Amino acid sequence: MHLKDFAKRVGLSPTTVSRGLNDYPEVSPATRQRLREAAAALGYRPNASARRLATGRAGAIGIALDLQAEVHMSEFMYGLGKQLADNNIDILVTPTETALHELDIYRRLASSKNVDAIVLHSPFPNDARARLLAELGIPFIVHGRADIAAPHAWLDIDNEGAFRRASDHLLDLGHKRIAMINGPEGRTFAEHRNRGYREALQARGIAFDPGYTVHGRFTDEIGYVFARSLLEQSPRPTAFLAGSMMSALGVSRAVRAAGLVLGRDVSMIAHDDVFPFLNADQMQPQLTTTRSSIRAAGNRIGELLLQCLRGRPVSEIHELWPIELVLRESTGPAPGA
Amino acid sequence: MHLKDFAKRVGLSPTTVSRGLNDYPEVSPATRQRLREAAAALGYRPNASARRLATGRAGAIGIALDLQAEVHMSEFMYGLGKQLADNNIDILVTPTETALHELDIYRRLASSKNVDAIVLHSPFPNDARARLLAELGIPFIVHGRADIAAPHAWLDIDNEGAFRRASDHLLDLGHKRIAMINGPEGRTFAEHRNRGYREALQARGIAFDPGYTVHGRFTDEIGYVFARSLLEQSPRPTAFLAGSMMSALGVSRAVRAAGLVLGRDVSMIAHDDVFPFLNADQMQPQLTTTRSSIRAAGNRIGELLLQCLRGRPVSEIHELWPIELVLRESTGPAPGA
DNA sequence: CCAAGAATTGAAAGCGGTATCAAATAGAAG
DNA sequence: CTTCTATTTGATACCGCTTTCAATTCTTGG
Repeated sequence: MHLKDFAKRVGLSPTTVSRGLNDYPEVSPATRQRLREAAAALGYRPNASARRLATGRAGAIGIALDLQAEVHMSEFMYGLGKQLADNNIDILVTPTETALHELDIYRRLASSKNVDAIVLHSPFPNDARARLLAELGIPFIVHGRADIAAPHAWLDIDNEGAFRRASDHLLDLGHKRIAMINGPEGRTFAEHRNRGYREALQARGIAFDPGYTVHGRFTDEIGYVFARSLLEQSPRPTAFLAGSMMSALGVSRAVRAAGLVLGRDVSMIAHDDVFPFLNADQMQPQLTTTRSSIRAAGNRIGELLLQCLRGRPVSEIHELWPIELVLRESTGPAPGA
Repeated sequence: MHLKDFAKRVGLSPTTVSRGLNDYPEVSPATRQRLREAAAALGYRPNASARRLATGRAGAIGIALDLQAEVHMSEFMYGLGKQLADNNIDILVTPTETALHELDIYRRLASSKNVDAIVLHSPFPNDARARLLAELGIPFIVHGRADIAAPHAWLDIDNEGAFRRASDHLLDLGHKRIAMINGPEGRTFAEHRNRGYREALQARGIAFDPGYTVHGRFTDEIGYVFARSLLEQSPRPTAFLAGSMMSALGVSRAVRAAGLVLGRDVSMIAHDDVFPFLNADQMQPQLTTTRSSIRAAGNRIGELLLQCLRGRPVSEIHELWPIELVLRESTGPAPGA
């Protein structure tokens, strides 16, 4: 069923039908209504490719699926998609292998006009991908902060504030040896977390110990291995900051393996992106967390993207979300404090 | 830079350029080579929408992002995407809310010719979505088994065999009270797992106890809650089958909370989809698992999809993958056996 | 009842490629 | 050196929609 056939069926010209279904003002409400119903009844839907070609809009946004960020990705995308789907914007996902490869992908997406905009994830400071996108002139929004000169839209959570606050809380409880399991080295968000953590220490006159920080992907393994080795030291750390629920699992396990009790001998605050499959308040003990729903962020980015496509200047699209600290059972006074 | 401009630049007609870049046999290798280089140098890439319209191929496949399956999704998609990306096929992701909504999405994708094929996930027996897709005449491949009459492509892992084998192993070790944390009720794979489990019990003359099975999403919580309550019973189960690494985490926690030791007092076999962020051999104790990489499945489905699009009859695209049982430390002889 | 303006409708020209068919060139055979 | 057949190349008609601009119908005031 094509526009022509459909138009014939309803006894109108293709022009009017197109206008009617696309909410043009010059078609009367009655006709529009009739078209709506006829389209639904006959199952007519405009061919996406033809429409794209005619309008010059791809009706899709692109997102690179980075292996590094995978667990977070599906949650994020779910939020993103709900917004966009209502506006008939598709999400085009492309897996990336290397940073270089990712640049190529963006070039392809941009020059073949495959997508109208791009969502960029987990940027680095002065991010090369963001610089490329700005140069290519394709609209994009960064989830995180790319820290480039060119004006661009972004939404980030206050990682620095969250980790400062978490550190402060541990310091308030008397902890002095606080270890930190951060995300992959170099990413802006990881740097921000470092900053919050280190400044909090510094503010209390506690020297920063490089051996107390580890960087890496958000796996259970990294938490376990790192915590295990630190807990064998003497004196051992009395508290951990875990960058994700995954690494928090590893830390919990290491604490147990060392014959210690979480929340009593060792405290921990984890960052919780709010995955439905792993709840901090269902753990044993319940985990104190810095919490920020990554799905909510995706959802909001979907909205901002739409605004962006409707012409809102990117220079005014910036959001920095505060992160809440949720106190539960995994934090307590430092032993002997 | 459009085809016309580019053709002018290289001194050839648009026709020849199109043919050259699309590997038509009638253009000489020399010309083709020259075109390749010129395109790369000038950054010419055909407009995707125009090409789609002209060829009638969308150059994309669709996949519904189901919240139920989310963790597995990104892993799966990563595998899928690598295959498709090399062939310039995009992946279009749409989040779904309800089963009904999903049907609508497929209707839209099909009638607007947005995608050339669809990947369907976690089907039910006699799956309504699969029936719809068959009726719509859009190519699709099922990850799992939809169990419908219409011919269609599918790839599944041998869930029944895996759970039979896992059960057998536990039975061999003398376990008689084996509990099972299955996936969401009604999905074919969950039914297959039930079948493997129950038939193994039956073969040894052990009565199936409905109270020993729970269905639900793959969360940590379900494993914990279910195992916790069972372990309070007397006699308690001596072994667990966990449908995912998430529920396995919950079971481990419950076992510990009950003051028992995994691998000695209680055995467990978990199904491992091989997530990079959670390794069975990094757990404490190392987990015995039925293992099958979901990313590998995605990868293969990408290949099959390509074959399908190239015209291979779907009726001959069926793959049932065996699952390996990896023995580690979480299984041992039944206490007192 | 007619003219003028407002509200609807339609014809036709793109959008940027691909594919069909005809034309031009090259190579082989006589 | 022709003539005939392969090879390459090009002109042009779509693909199915949107959108401009012109034509038509409907109101409304004089």
